[in-house]
Amino acid sequence: MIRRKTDHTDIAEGPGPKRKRASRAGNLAEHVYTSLRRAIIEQALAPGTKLPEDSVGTSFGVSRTVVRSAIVRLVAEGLVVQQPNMRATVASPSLEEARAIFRVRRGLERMVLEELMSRLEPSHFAKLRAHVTSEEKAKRHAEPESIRLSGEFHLLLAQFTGNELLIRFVSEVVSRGSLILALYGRPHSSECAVNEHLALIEALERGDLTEAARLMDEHLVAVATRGLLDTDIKRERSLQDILSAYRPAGEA
Amino acid sequence: MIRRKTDHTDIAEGPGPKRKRASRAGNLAEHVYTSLRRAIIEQALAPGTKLPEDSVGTSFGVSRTVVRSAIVRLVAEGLVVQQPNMRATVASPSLEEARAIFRVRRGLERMVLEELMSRLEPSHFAKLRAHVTSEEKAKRHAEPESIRLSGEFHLLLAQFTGNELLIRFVSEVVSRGSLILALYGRPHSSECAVNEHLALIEALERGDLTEAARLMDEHLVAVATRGLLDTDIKRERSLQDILSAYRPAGEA
DNA sequence: CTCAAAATTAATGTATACAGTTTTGATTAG
DNA sequence: CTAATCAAAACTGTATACATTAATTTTGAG
Repeated sequence: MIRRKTDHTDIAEGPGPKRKRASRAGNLAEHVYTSLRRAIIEQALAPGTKLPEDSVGTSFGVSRTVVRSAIVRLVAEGLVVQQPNMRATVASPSLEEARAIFRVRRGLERMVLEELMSRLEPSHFAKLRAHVTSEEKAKRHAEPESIRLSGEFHLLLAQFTGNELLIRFVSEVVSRGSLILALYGRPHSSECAVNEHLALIEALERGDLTEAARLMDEHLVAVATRGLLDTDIKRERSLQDILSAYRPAGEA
Repeated sequence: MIRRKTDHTDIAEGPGPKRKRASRAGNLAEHVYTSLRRAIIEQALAPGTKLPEDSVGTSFGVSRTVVRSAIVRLVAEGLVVQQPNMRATVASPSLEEARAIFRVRRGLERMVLEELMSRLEPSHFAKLRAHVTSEEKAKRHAEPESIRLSGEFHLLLAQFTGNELLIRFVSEVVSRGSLILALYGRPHSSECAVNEHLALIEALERGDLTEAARLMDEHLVAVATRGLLDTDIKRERSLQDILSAYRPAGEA
C-alpha cells in the first residue's frame, strides 16, 4: 500500500535489453502518456516524428505493452496518428484541419466563459494573474515552454468551470493548438498573447462577460492567424535523445 | 435510498464459447471497441456493469490484450470508467454530470449549425428525411434502437459539417447522452423527438438558421429534461449472454 | 548503372505468463 | 447471527514470445 519512491533511474541507453524491475508498479502507462504528450506540445517531438513502440519503450525503460496503451490514448486525442500495421507518428495537421480545430476551439472557449458566469471568485483571479506572471517570465527564456504556458492559461479558465467534459475538450484543443502553432507558427507568435490574456482577466473582473467573449474570440483569431505564414522545417534528432529529457519521472 | 447493495452485474461466467480465431490478423481491437460501444449505447450493457478483461475477451474470442486497448479508448471517451487495479465499469454519470454533459452538447450542436450555414445541399436534406423516416419506423418496435437512431440524427448533422474534430466531439456527447437517457430516462422519452427533428429539418430548408438554432436548443433542453424524473431499473443479465449478440465478427 | 524482385530487418498485432492487488468466500470468535 | 480475519480466486499491470506485415537493403537482370 505504501508507495516506495525508489528513485531508480534505470535507463536502457545501450542496445542491451536488460532486465529491469518496475520501480513502482502502477501507472507507468500514465507516465509515458503524460511525457509523450508534453514532449509533443513543447515541440520536442516535431509533427511527423515516428514513434516506434519499442524505441519509445526503451527510452522510458518500459515494455511495448505500456507504450502501446499510451499511444492509443494519444491517438484518441488526435495528437498522434496511426494506420494499421504502421508506426504511429506525431500528428501533422493540414492547414485546413488546423483552421477547423481553431473554429471548434473558439466555440468551446465561448462556452467556458458562459459557464464561468457568476462562478468566478477572487481566488480565481489571483491564480490567473499569477499564471500570466509566469508566462511573462518564461517568455524571455524558453520558447516552447512559452507556448505551453500560454495554452495552460486557457486550460486554467476551463478548470474553473468545474465541468469535467468541457475541461477535457478544451484540454484537447489547447494541446492540438500548441501542436499547430509549432507546425505553422513563427518563433514569436505567442508574444503578444500575454497582453491579451491580461485584458481578458480585466474584463472578467469587471464582470463584463460580453466584452470578455469578444476579447477571447479576438484573441483566438489572432493566435490562429498569427500562425499561418510559412511552412517550416522539422529538425532531425534522435528519438532516444529527445525523450531522455522526459524520462526522469517528474510527475505530479 | 433504494440503491441496491450488491451491484453485481458482472458480465461473464459460464463456459466461454471458444471462438475459432480469426485468421485474418487485423483490427480485432476496433471490432471489440465498436461492439462494446454499441452495446453500451443500446443499453444492453447497463451503467455500472463490470467489464473484466478476461470475460469480455472470451466473449469475443480474443485475448485480454485486445480488450484492454478497446477499453482504454472507451475510458478516454467517458463511456467507461476505471480506477487503477480495478475492473472497468460502464460509466454511470451522476445527475450533475449528466447536466454538465448536456450543456456542452448544446454548445457543440450550436456550433454544428453555424458550420452548416451555407454548406447544406439538397442531398443532405434527403438523407436527413430518410433518417427521420427510419426513426419513425423503429419507434414502434425496438426501444433501445430508437434511442440510438435518435442520436444518430445529430451525428448525421455533425458529419455534414465535414469538421472532423466537431464530428468526434458530437459523437461523444451523443453517445454519452444515450447512456444518460438509458440511466435516467423514462421508456418513451425519445417519442416526441422525431417531430422535433422534422421541425429542425424544415427550418434548415427554409434557410432560417436562427430558428434552427432555437429549435435545436429547445430540442436538447427537452431531451435533457424529459429524462430527469426517476432513477430507474437496471436489468440483471449475464454478460456473456448480452455480448453474444454483438459477437458476429464484422468482416474486414 | 538502373531498377525491380527477393531477402532481410524492423515494427505491429495478438496471445500468454507471472507478479502484485483487489474481491470473494469461508471460517472463527464474540 | 454478526463481525472480524484470512486464504483462495479473480483481476489488473507488465513483460515477453511469436506470427504477420511494413520498411529497407541486397541482389540480379537488362
